[in-house]
Amino acid sequence: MSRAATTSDVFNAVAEPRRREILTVLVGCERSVGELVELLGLEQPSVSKHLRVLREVELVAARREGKQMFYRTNAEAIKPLHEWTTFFQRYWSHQLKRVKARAEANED
Amino acid sequence: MSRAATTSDVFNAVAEPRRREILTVLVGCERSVGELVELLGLEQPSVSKHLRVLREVELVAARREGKQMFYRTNAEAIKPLHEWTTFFQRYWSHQLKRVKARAEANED
DNA sequence: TAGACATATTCCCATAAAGGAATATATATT
DNA sequence: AATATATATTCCTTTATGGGAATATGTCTA
Repeated sequence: MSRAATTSDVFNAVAEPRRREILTVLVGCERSVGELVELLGLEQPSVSKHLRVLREVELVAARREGKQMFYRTNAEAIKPLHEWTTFFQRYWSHQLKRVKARAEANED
Repeated sequence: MSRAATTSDVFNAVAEPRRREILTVLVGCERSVGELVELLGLEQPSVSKHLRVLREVELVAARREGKQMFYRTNAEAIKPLHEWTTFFQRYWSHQLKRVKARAEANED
């Protein structure tokens, strides 16, 4: 089997650096595809393809205005990712003591 | 060109569900490869390969004890992911008003 | 209706992926 | 040294990927 499809879940969609860049640009700020092409310095088809992936997992939403399509980041969709990482939060840095205690508790 | 290698950055390494599962199991709780094989119901080579990927991006650390290798999650390495998602936090749900204001401010 | 413009899709290519099977390596035990 | 045990690696196959080039679709304007 090959890698899971980028369109199958948010983790996969976000694994691609360009797409992360797009999400960063589009958060709280709608942009047309053309604007993105300029901002990112990518080919237009490339941008459209990334947007498609992002749209399929609902990381962005689109709106048509005449000939143009305006995209914006749907921050909500990033929440699952955030929550997943938050689970690990208590295990890093400024809580070394707790981490240790927990680790020892788990090692039966 | 294809996607960036899973071994090149944390986002990619974490895109694979089994690897996320491994990280969850190994946080605050050291386990041998054999234990992981049992817990996850995967083939041993498969587990070893996933662990290799995780080790290359330092998401896990390893320790040898006799014939066995014990792995544990290095939560620190998840921080970048957490920070990236945190950037979007202010844009979701319970702060709709702020989001709107921000969006309007950005649309010159 | 025929462009012109903005965006989306398709086709092709080289590369990377994950699982399975087989095999290699490392360590302990006899 | 020979064997058993635990883990790692390699080879193979199928599938997904992302970029580039070309083309298709959709929408506006003359």
